[in-house]
Amino acid sequence: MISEKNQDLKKAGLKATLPRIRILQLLETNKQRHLTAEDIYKALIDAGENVGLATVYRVLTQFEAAGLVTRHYFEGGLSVFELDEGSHHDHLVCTNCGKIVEFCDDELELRQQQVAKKHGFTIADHCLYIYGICRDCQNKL
Amino acid sequence: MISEKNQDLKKAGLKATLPRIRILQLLETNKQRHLTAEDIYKALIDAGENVGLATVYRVLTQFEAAGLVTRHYFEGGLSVFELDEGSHHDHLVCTNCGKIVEFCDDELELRQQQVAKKHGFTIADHCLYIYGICRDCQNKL
DNA sequence: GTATATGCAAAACTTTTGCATCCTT
DNA sequence: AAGGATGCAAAAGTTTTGCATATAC
Repeated sequence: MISEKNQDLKKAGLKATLPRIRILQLLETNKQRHLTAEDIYKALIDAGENVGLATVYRVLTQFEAAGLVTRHYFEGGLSVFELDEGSHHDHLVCTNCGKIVEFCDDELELRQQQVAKKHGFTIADHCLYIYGICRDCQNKL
Repeated sequence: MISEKNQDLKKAGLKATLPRIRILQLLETNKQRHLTAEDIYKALIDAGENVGLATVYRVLTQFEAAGLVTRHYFEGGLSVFELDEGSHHDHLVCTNCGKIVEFCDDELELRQQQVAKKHGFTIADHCLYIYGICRDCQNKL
């Protein structure tokens, strides 16, 4: 299983070092797909790995540059990292419980292209975060 | 002119103090509508005001709570503040020159409501940032 | 063996907080 | 006069950087 990650990393032009393999594994297997650098660092420490927070940031930055990972800047100035599995999507964020729902809507994508075109922009990227209260929290509150 | 701002501030339940008036003036008159706390602080210092950066943050936070100002978390983890003049809008950001174009598109707004509803969310807020290259930069590059 | 990556500690940034003093009402 | 607001300095939180050591190829 580690040899698979080796391949993934090498394809991305990165040496297959232990911290990189562990971080990649964690991102792939963790239930919560959106993690802060601190989350990842703590999880690795808890798992008995000897890793530095600085390395986590360095690795995540490299992963982002290599397109393996997407970095989001959520409200509150917090960054979360998410494995990029090729399929673009946007996010619904529950401001009460923190739940994140991913979705992708072709109509929204298309309309954004039209808006950008109208203003003379070539879209490189976009992010849409919809903040609200999820069903569960609505019932609880 | 200062007395007008007094009214605005009092309406918002805030005492009309000098730093608040100056910051409000700056947000209203500055060409660039999106400013960081640091930008505002520097502009006030340059204008000869004796103000602390902490006060700028405090005032902006109060303005945000009072609905006078909107805070955005852009890529890079940087916060920018913008006068809230009541009309919701989204942003096109040029990743080359930093230009920001505001727009509002009813179709996008409507579609977001539909998507949120489908997932059981009640929308409190949303932000859509489209990152790309503006017309001017496309011609230059 | 060589170059790159790592861990640790220290630094750089942004934002917040404590506290004595000042200003608005 | 009284309470809230301010400036300064120090603290807190996140992310980056320097450097000697360890690791992958």
